[in-house]
Amino acid sequence: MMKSQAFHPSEAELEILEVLWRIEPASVREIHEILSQSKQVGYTTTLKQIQRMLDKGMVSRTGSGKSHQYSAVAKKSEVRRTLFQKFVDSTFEGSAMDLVMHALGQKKASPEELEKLMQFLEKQKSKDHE
Amino acid sequence: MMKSQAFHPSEAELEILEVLWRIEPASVREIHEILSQSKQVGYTTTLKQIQRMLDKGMVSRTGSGKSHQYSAVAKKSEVRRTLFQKFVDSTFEGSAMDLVMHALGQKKASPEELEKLMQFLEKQKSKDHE
DNA sequence: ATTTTTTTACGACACATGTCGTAAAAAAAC
DNA sequence: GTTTTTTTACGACATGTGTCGTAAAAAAAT
Repeated sequence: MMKSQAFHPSEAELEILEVLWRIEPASVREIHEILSQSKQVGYTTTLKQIQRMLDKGMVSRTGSGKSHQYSAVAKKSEVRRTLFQKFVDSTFEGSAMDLVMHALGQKKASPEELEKLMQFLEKQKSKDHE
Repeated sequence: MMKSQAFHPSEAELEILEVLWRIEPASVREIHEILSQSKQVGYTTTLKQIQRMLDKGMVSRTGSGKSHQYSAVAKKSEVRRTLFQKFVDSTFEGSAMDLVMHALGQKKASPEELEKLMQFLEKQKSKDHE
């Protein structure tokens, strides 16, 4: 097996990335503080996770001051794009539209959201005419 | 660690489920034939994978005839629902709407698809008024 | 019935992931 | 400058996943 590289953050890695995208750059301590608010996990676990991410080139670090500061290498939008594609391919046979319909069918959107969506669609539609 | 159970088919498992949802019930051979059209994998690998899925209760089997026949236990829609939820939570912070916007922003839908979507939204909208 | 082919059952491996513990190193307190 | 606290670096382990090989069992051919 060997998935090459692309971008496969695991669950735990993604959680860490999410934190970084919020408070970047951050120390392991800071990241861990935030993580422990939503999950029970030891400090060294977080540390280890981050060190592995550093090895993989997922995060970068600088040694400024008292402790190392970490930052995410990839941007949130990029990662989302990759994960989205992967998900659509594996679970919705590559059809983003099916996914959209599924999403809309599941959670019923609020009138506001629907409105926003409609507007968005209108804009897209007109774009097609360029 | 221990994710309890819910429904976490792995990539390979999901591929097998997809096949089953198409030609269920099916023998290992049949499943493998189809899988090998899209990926390079040995027969015993597929077999092992299916046996593990049987252990986990993901598929059921009956011994009719020459070889065992397997069927998916969960329905496609259920699995999609679970995976969708998981994905929205982990990658879009739980916001299905963000996911939808992302999806629409990415791939520009064809006019037909947009039309279909608009209609769908209209229907939803009116439902809200009930 | 014996041989050949197919199907099953297992065991094994290499990695990835999540989780820590321990100990060394560095920084902060005193 | 010694003690305490924090941060790092590693090693280790359990489990899950993807991948096969081998051998036994079952079925099909001859």
